[in-house]
Order: sequence, then structure tokens, then C-alpha cells
Amino acid sequence: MASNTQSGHDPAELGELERDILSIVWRLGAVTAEQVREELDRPLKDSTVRTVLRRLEEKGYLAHSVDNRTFLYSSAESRQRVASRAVKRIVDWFCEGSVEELLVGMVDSKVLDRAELQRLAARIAEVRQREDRSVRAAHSKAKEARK
Amino acid sequence: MASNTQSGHDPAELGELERDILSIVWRLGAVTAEQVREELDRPLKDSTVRTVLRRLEEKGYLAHSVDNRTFLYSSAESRQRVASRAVKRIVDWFCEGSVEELLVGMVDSKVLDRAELQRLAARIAEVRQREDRSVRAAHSKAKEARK
DNA sequence: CCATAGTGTTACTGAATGTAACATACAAAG
DNA sequence: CTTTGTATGTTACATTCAGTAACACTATGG
Repeated sequence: MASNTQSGHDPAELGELERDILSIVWRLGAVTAEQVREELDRPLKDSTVRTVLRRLEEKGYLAHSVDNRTFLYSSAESRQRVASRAVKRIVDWFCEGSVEELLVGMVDSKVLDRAELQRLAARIAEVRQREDRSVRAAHSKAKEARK
Repeated sequence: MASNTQSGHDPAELGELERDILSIVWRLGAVTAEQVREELDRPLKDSTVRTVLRRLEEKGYLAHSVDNRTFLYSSAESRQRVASRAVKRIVDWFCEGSVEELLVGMVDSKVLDRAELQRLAARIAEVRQREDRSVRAAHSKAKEARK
């Protein structure tokens, strides 16, 4: 059943270099292959970096624009979004879709400590507020349209 | 930096067959290779199944005991624990360790809907309670073995 | 002693990733 | 117009991992 929100690609799991490069793009915003290369800890040839950038674009993680003959790569998906999808996959594989069970497990196995849990609870409350607002907004907007 | 909580194996990401088999073991509790094979949808040779079972054991996900010449496999780690570690990896890769950001992202990208969020909040409160209790218990019980 | 039921060993294949050389194109300098 | 320096396009090879399985080995009941 799955049914993703949009594109139909299954990220599987990115390799280490791919993740590093993705992180750099997320951090710097819009970068050239050269910039990425400099940012990396490992000394890689530029063709290597460009190959990975291209692959990341093929996979839908990046997009590029051309700035005066030079490619400027930027992310096509936010970190949160990518992370969320990855987590969702995990929840589906291992937890039969129950996010709560997952969270409980995370606390049990000390992946999440109490402090994080606390901040998390606060954050959830906050997001709930925001959600409420947008729900209400959509509501009144719909009413408006109906008129 | 980094530093894992305990054992030093990096789960990377299990393959599909591995996940299926792991799920079967989690579901059935203790199984023989033959049972696993029957449980699978795909028709695989038993040597295939046994190979995967062995690999899962090597990776630390399963353990086996010998029951009268036959191997009985059972899980060495709970689903929640495995899922938690997987999620932690993702959080580390993509969210710089911020679980809250991840959750926020999950709500934003509709991976988590409001109902789930609500149940989640309740569950977190519950876990918090339990944590409090065990913290108190551990406290009075002296601080010998830390595991 | 032999067949049967298990396990141990080894191997091949295909896909994904890391890594990079080499070929091309084109704008600016001369 | 030719040279040259950037930047991109193409292609390839090595490695690793997961899927898949054949074949060898061993002990046990009849």
C-alpha cells in the first residue's frame, strides 16, 4: 500500500560519500563541485565529486542550475524530509508502522535520553499548535471559497 | 566524536530477504531454518535460508541454540532496539543528532499525522513516568554495575 | 552399514558505490 | 583564428554486499 506523497523512488540507503556530500549541500545551500570538493575531508578528484553529485541528482536529492557555465547544485529535498522518509521506511520494516512503539523502544535502549524526551514533548506540543492553526486556516479558507 | 552506545557493529542496512527473515523470527519466537523457509513467500532453497540466518547471526541480530541436532534461531535483539539504532543512525547522518528536528520534519512531511502525534505525546508522557520510576529505583539500589 | 536429516563450506551473480581517467566543449586571451 | 584554461560528459574498473544455491560432511536411527 505504501503510497508515497510524490515521486516514486526508494532511497534504499545512501553511501557514505553520498551522505557526506548531501550534508555539505544542505549546509552550504548552493555549491559548485569544486566547493564541495574543498569541503570534504578526504582528498578526492573533482571527477569523483561530480560523479556523486550527478548521481545524487539522478536520485532526486539534488537539483542544479547553471550559473555562467558552472553547475550550482542545491538540495531538492530538505534534510527533514529525507530523514523522515528514511525513518518511515524503518518504522514500516521493523515496527509494523507504529511510531509510538519505536519511540518507546528508543527510550528503552537509551537512544533517546530523558532530556531529549522532554524537549521532544515540548516540541511536539509546539508543532501541534502550528498544526491546529493551519487546520483552522484551511477551514476558514474553505468556508470562504464556499461562499 | 561519534562513539556508539555499545557493541561495535554497524548495521548499515539489512537487505530485503534479511529483513523478511528477521521479521519472521521476531514473529514466531524460535524457529528452525525449515520453518522460516515455509513462512517465506518466495520459494527458496533451504541452503539459502540457512545462509541468511547464519549471516544474521554473524551480524548480531540472531542467536541460535541446538535442539537435538537442529538449530533453533531466535532474535538476539528486539525489534524496537534494532529499529531504534537504525533511527539513531539516520538522525546522526541527516539531522545532526536532533531528534526533535526529525519529528518536526516528520509532521511537516505528513509522515506523522496529527492522530499519531497525539498518541505519541501520550505515550511519551507514559514512558516519562516509567523512566522516573526506574530512575528512582536505580537510585536507591546503589550504583554498582552500569550497563 | 546406509539413508536421512542437519550443518558447514564455498561460490557465483548482480547491483550499488567509491573512485577516477579521458574526451569534449566553449569562452576568453592573444 | 588558434591556443588555453575551465567546466562538463562519458566510461570504466574495483569493491562490497546481498541473494541464491550447489555440494560436501556428519551423526543417528533402523
